[in-house]
Amino acid sequence: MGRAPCCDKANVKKGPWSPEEDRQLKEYIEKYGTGGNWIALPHKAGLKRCGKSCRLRWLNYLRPNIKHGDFTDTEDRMICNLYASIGSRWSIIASHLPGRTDNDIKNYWNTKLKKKLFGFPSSQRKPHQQQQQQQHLFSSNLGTRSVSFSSPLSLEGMQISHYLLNPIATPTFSSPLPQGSMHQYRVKDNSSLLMFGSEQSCSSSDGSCNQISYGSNVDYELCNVGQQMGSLDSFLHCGSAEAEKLLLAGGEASLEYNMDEIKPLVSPINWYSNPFGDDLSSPTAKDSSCKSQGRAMYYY
DNA sequence: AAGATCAGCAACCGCCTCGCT
DNA sequence: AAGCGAGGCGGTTGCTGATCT
Repeated sequence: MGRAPCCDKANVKKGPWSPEEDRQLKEYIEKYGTGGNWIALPHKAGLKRCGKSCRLRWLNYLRPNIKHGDFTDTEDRMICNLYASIGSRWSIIASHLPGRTDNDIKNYWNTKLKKKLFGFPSSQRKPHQQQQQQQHLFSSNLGTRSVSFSSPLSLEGMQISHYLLNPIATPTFSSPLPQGSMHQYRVKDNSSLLMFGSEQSCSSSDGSCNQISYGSNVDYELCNVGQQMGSLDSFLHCGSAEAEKLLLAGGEASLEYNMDEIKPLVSPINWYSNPFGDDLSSPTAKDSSCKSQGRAMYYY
């Protein structure tokens, strides 16, 4: 037996919103607020819409200070950096871009930014041609033992190419998650950069969790471990400011990595167990009250 | 000029999480 | 502890205007 629908679908209007509906919704919310109950709102506002539809319309279009279109280079960069670090967590990405909605960013990424980054010319019209080109990109990369990647996006470029190089379906897990997603890269000088994406809601009373906050209860850690692959203790935990800097860093780097080494690290099996052998599924003593949540962050 | 194809984007769908009972 | 309902999120769909042939 499936879940009961959130509204009576037969008596609910679907499709594009009319200016009149927009006006009604806007007026109601400005006057009374959402009341913390979107399901009841359309009825109160005299709208024949699903509560979820009202919520979406308000958040993505009607709410004040929404920006549409014309993403700036800075915004492009932020999106790329964040996508590289946390994947398609559009709501978190949107929280870093004032006035932008998750839907807008998602659409922008899917329609423009992805092509811009990976060099698919927008003039390419025929889908089968695009597909062929993309497949060629995958196979040529996968068939090469060592890959050079040069991008003005440096860190994030390295990671994004990583997604491309790993043609494995997105894993999703339901809570409780095995904690921690490891990203390890070998950069040109043979040092290793390790990025440890761990979504944690942490209530350490001493505030000892070295975390960057993304949204209300989602946090990430970025750690650069240099060449030393040791235990978790060897992590050089970045403070929020440094980590943020690292995350949002631009700069230039030509990166080179050995696919044989990287592939196992990015395969779904190894995302869940870390290369240091530490049991990340159980909280460390330090972060004894941390818990994992959310979805995996790898694509392709 | 007209039909075919494509790109962009608004909106929907269904799953997951969380809070309440 | 279990069940339920609402909110939130990411993936996908489908419409529309633009561009191509």
